[in-house]
Amino acid sequence: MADPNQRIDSIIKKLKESSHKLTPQRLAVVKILAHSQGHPNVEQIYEQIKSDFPTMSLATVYRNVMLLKSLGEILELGFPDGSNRYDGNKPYPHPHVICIKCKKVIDPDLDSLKDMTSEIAAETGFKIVTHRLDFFGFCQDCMNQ
Amino acid sequence: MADPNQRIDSIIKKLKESSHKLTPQRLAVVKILAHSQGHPNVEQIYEQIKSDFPTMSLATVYRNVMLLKSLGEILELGFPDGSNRYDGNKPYPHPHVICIKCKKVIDPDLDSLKDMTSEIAAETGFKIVTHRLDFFGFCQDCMNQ
DNA sequence: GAAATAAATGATAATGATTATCATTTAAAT
DNA sequence: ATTTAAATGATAATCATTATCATTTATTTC
Ligand SMILES: [Mn+2]
Ligand SMILES: [Mn+2]
Ligand SMILES: [Zn+2]
Ligand SMILES: [Zn+2]
Repeated sequence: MADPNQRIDSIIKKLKESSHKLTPQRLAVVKILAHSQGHPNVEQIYEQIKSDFPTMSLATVYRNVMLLKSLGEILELGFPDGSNRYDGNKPYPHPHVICIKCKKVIDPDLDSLKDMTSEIAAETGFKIVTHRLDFFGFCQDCMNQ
Repeated sequence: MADPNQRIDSIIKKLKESSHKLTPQRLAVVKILAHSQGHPNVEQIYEQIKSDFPTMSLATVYRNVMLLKSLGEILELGFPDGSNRYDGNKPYPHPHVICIKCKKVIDPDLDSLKDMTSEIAAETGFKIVTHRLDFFGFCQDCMNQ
């Protein structure tokens, strides 16, 4: 993965460029997302921060996650059941593999994804802006049970 | 597309096999989904039925769509913003192309999709059950404006 | 460093699509 | 025609997210 400190610096730079204030609460959200491996949700970010930041409000986590998303610094993975997970390391579209049982979300390598977007554009006439590719199944841990 | 009448018959058969009653309301929902081209949502199904079935309840549409989904006869496309669209013709996973502006949803052909699932399974060790592939962009109609 | 100000926060209410509830109706079996 | 479990219609409950608003604070300016 990318170096968390590099990620943090680049996000802070983006925040300053867009003249947003750097509050302790905001920085805490940025740090957690930059260090995250498992695509956390808002509630998990909130719980992590609350332990050493007891006054933190859930609304503030929502607001900052929304802001980072609008700045293009994190990728939001919204699911039909209403749950949202966030990738603070790869803000661009990329495939995911999701365990139906334990809700683990991982980033696989997928070579054959290359020219799919242009193939779609050629066939449909759409100007493709983004895409979403999820595979759902059972991880090895959950199968060994 | 598949012949709507074939689709209707096959869904009715599935309903009888699973000993579900065939009410006029249920049949109306089935017919609309079997004839649908544009991946309608619950509200659109409801509106279509209400015109010649004024007592129809929105809850009944939700219940029947849920039932057809659980029987594997329709595909639900849930989106992060909470909206759901339904494909009554191709109940199995397949890619979609969605216009960000007019919300059109179409079924493209995509040859290069073939062995992606097995590639993912080999790399991650997951047992893949299903997948979801969406492309987002602007359709030609919306670009010519 | 103090003052000024626009932005951010915390607490909580509002939202809105979906789901649950329950009394009434009805499809289908006998 | 009778019976009964399932389905319906109307409406309340749910719950993650968003909006509101009074208070606090990061940053700029002097
Ligand atoms: Mn990811
Ligand atoms: Mn489709
Ligand atoms: Zn698992
Ligand atoms: Zn369009």
